Amino acid sequence: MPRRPRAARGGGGGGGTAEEVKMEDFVESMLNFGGGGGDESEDGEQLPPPGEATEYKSKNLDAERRRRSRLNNNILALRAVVPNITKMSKESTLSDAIDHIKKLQNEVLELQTQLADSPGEAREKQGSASCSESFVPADNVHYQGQVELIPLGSCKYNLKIFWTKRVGLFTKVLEALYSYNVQVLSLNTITFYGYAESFFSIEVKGEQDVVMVELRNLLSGIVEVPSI
Amino acid sequence: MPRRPRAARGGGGGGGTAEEVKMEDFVESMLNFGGGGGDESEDGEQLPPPGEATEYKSKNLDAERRRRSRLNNNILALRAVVPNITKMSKESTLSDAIDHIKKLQNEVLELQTQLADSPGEAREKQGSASCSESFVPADNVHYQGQVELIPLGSCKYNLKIFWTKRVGLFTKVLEALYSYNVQVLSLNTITFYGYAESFFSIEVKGEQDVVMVELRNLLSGIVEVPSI
DNA sequence: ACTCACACGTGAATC
DNA sequence: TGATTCACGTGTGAG
Repeated sequence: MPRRPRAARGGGGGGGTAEEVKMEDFVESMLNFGGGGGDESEDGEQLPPPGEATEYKSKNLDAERRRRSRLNNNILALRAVVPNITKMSKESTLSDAIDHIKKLQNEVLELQTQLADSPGEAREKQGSASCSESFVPADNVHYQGQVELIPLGSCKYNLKIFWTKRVGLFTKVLEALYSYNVQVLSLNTITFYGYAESFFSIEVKGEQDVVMVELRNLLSGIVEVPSI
Repeated sequence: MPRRPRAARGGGGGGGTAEEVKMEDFVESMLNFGGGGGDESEDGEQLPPPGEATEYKSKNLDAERRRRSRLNNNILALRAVVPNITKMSKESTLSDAIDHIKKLQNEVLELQTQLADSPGEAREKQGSASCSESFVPADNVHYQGQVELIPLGSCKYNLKIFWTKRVGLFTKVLEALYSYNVQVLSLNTITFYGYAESFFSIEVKGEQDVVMVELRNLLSGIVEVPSI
């Protein structure tokens, strides 16, 4: 939850939406500047009407706002990729990110040494992405059974999903499940090469079979290979 | 390089330094200017005369300074652990850190998959099978897709077997595979409750599809539920 | 000149 | 209560 109930500024990532008129008006009203329609009020010179002064203006107000928004957005994104966040704070986010990076680097090192000690074929320990890319499925491969829904009795099912690994895919599957009020009792995922197999044990309360078929089709659409 | 030639405060957060008193006085002298920014105006004395207002209010001035220092220090540390920094900027530092974390995670995943393909060991992992016998399948449950054979191209297949756990079953499956000259490249088995799902990555040299169908039927006969 | 990035002090909100 | 975090607007250098 955002600590400040502030008007959500444009930081929506890629979109170049530049609309912050409301905030501008608010600031203007605070500076006894009751401009009704316009919000431009951006000139390089003071225009003090005779009488009271106190014309505060800044050249780079918008730029600074954008900068803050970008930086904040990056911190948010950083918090997204770090698994264990101790506190919802900028400082903790950075600390956790540092720890996570160190841990990942250690893990990579350890896996590399383990892989080097493996008494197998030496050609596969390239340590690069090349070996897995040589294993992409052929064009004519027919994927039967990418998504399977096996009833186990009462309202419980086994849901098996076989997919090619892509970023963000797993999140989409989870969102689809939650949108159907599916409770995940247990989950196992195994991966090898570029593929992954997930094995859910789910429970749905009071749903008919037709709804489950619908869910199955939705999942199939999510995990299907995008147009070879 | 520090952009600001400021007097080095106790940035590390820990120890209290005596310089804070001077800084307080300095801040007092700056008070009626609103904006912080300029600090090179070294006038020296402050000493507000009693007639003037100059209510020097600084509730959490040094606390905020410490917070900024800590946060900045964290960004610096983050920049230290990320190898390739594109620009010396906070925003770029965060972006590069995010990219680096993603890259490291992908690398870990890939190394793990490579490590999982170590030949020789094919051991069965047993989960906590004792949790619930209350989860036995009902009588009328129809098991579709107990055994699946998914071609991956050339002579490689994915073999998925879903079964109810029984003693000796896994050995029978392995024997069947070996009798068909099937090489097991990788194997994962996950278990939960009374069920198990095995996921073979196999390679068969020079076999036609009809033989594979035969093998599939054999496996289905092995793992099928034995006639209640 | 002008843009960008930064640090600063402060009010407000949350714990 | 106060301690802590955050967003804000502004001043100021570097490129």
